[in-house]
Amino acid sequence: MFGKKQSSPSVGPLENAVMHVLWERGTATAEDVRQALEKKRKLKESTVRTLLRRLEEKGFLTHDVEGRTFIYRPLVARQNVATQAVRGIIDRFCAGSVDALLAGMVHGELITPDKLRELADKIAAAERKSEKSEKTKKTNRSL
Amino acid sequence: MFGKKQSSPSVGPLENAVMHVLWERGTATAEDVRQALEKKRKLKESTVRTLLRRLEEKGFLTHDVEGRTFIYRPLVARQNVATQAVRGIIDRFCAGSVDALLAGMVHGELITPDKLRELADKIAAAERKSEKSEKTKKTNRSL
DNA sequence: ATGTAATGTTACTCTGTGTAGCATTAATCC
DNA sequence: GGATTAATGCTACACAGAGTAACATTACAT
Repeated sequence: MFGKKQSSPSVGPLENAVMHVLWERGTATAEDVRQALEKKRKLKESTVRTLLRRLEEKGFLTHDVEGRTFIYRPLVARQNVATQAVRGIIDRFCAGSVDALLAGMVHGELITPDKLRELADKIAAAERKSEKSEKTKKTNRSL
Repeated sequence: MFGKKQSSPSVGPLENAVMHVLWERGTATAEDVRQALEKKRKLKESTVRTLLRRLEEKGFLTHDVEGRTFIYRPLVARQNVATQAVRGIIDRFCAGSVDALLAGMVHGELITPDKLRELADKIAAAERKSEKSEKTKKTNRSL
């Protein structure tokens, strides 16, 4: 009853960068990732593979085997990760109130009320549209 | 040029719990905090004091000296911390796009578009109202 | 002066993240 | 087929941050 250990196996900054690459390209080999990250950080290939393995253990990505090569692929959408993280924030800081968070975001000038409303409309429309396709098929797109 | 180290000196779960106490009561001594946390975790007073000190170092709280006793007090509002955290999320996962985050939140059912719109209105009203008082006085209320 | 209640100082453990080497296996090229 | 090469498997280490706390010191009260 005590250990509520659901603390979202968080990704570190570098791991996050790896996910970024995967999210951008859809799929990639370890080498691909290493090269993509090269501008920012020089990493050995083994390092990259370690990162990929850990992310896989954490459930953020998976891989298919193409011949003798691992093709990595994200398992979760950026937005899911982001949303999950936000959920944590809401629990931790806002006593579970999304309202409070949003209010804080406006106050902190992350977004204006106008933009908020505008987005609400846009999103509502988008959601309504995707509802139709979602009804027929449990799509995994938007990954 | 490399170490972009702005990664918001994060508070751990326990540290967060301490902040919670402070946020609830406004002010508290180390003992107060220890007692408040006692139901959840048995901590020695020195432990609590370490937490408080670290949080102070990180800039999340401060203290006044009342006689020989430290009276701790939060320096940042919950919402500020939450907002800061959200900002980090947006940068990390949503490529800086608040839009994407909100969309994700709706998709992840953290909030409905309707509620979003409703909140937008409520917040807009609230902000408009506080604007007046804010114009005259740089208030630090809402801490 | 002395006890007591506060703070100051210091340290140890654990886990997560970044970093990488060495070992092994399997495909490929003469 | 045997050597070269290119992939993965396994293991390790350093460092930082969070949690935990003991021991030392100071100063107020009587």
